[in-house]
Amino acid sequence: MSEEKSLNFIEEIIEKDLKEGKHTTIATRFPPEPNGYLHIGHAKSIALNFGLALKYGGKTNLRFDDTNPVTEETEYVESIKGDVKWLGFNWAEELYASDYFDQLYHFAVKLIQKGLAYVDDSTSEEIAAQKGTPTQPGTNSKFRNRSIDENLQLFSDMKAGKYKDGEKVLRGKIDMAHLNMLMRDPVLYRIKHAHHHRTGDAWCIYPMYDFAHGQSDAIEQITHSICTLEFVPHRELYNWFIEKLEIYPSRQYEFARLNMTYTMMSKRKLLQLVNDKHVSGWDDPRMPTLSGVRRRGYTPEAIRDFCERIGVAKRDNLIDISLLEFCVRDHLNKIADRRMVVFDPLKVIITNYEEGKTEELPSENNPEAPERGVRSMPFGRELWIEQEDFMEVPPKKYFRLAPGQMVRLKSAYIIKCEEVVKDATGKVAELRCTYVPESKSGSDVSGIHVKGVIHWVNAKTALPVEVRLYDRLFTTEDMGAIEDDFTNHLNTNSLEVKTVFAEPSLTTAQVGEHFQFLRMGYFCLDPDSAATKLIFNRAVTLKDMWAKEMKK
RNA sequence: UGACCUAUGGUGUAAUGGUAACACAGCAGAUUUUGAUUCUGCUUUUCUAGGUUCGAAUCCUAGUAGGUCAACCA
Repeated sequence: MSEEKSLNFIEEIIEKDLKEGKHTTIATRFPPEPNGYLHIGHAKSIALNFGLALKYGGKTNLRFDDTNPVTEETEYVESIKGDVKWLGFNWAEELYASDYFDQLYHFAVKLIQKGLAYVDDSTSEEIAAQKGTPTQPGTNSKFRNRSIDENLQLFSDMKAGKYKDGEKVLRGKIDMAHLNMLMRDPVLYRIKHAHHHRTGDAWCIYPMYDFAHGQSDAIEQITHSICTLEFVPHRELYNWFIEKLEIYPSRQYEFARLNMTYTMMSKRKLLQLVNDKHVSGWDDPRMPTLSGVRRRGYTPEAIRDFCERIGVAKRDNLIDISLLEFCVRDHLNKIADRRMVVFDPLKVIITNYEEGKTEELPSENNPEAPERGVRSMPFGRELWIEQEDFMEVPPKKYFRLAPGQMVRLKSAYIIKCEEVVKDATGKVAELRCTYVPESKSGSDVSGIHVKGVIHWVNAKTALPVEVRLYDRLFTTEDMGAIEDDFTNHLNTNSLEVKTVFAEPSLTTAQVGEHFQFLRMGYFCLDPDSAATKLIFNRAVTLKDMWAKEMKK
């Protein structure tokens, strides 16, 4: 018997609908506007919509909400499709709201014929003034009582291009005193003489979101139209169109969108980061975009796991980014091969190791996945170790190298620090050590037990590579709560670039391949790499209890 | 001074009128040829006040707090 996982509120609704026979199968949709790149917040929506269809045997459409030609571009369409696929989901149909422009136009005509829509010559300022405020009712437009025939003619003229941008709009005729401001004669169509990425110059009037979204859902017979909380007040309008147009009754349900600590999800602001060159592009590894986290080395499995763990509910949330990092580590720990890379090198000479001699020592690729086998590491008389792994005056419980102390070189030998060589300034320049020949990994008969194990690379064969170490992009935990310009909160130290020394097996690394650099973190080969210069992005550090201990 | 949505440990999410639980974070310990992983234990929770009920995190009322709504954006 497997433990039954509790349902989120949308799953409860669906199971009820299925049980009561309201639906025999479900249809959902993921409806991005192609005006920016997808981010981790969209991943929550994608995982929800596609996950539901998968769980209940339904289907999910990918539908681009492309009703505003001014901001939308094909580049975004392509990136969105790539990101959804990368996350591991397959859509039933690739659709566009612009596919429905003809039907939408006829829906509008139907509304006019029913006396439920009118053409308004008011300016946008006048319309805004007519809206009233949340606490004060609006006022009727003086064009509100035009005849059906006149409205039909005017709307047709709008479509025919007889008017300039902004000269006229089509408005729903509902109730200017309605408590829900969206019901105060909403704009349905506006004039935009703009080139559309799909329909070209065929149209000069474009439907507003409210007049396109629900109707698109109805056309596709979407059973459960899932969106975020800010659309709650739109539901009333959504249902009004369904009722008046007598179309398929899709139902809208709203959940709380994802907010994450030290992260900003606004597409507009992310675009600004790109345009103002605060980051290298939409796929900068510091960006919360899916292309960014992919390049950084996060995996789709980790992101799906994250989406599963954060749950789905209706209350505002601020997820600790450490949960995402936990998911990334958890997956990478299982799949990433281990490699040794020294970041801040300190020379070690093994005085009793024969000069000119080298050995090839096997080292396991992944202790979590023995089937990954081993790779070979060259070992010689001169090595690099991490500066951090030596202290001349060690504190209590320091397991690493210190004068007279021993450590294990991972997959190699136990060494003992015999002498500390300093440069003219008194800085430690080199360690002279001896090794214990009988302590070789796999055939250790030395009987010596050491607590510390450190990574190393053979100096002669060390491969210089670049690593890019990322920190959070913002220094403020709750970026949703700030009042000033968000760029004031940018972390000026979010990127550190270093040249480091890697074991030679990394030469064959492939772009996008994940590694754990022992004790240093998880890394991923960046597409900027060339055969002569490998670049690794740090996806996330390893948990480091010792560093935490030292901070106390 | 309107309407709507929401309120459970530090952060999330469960408990569907019947013993408040799980994960992350934090703390302590065990194991470890990564101070990683793994394992064990611990700290911390129902916004307030009334009401209904044998029994309320759950239902009702009021209050309080947070969020949303006044784009020819989505």
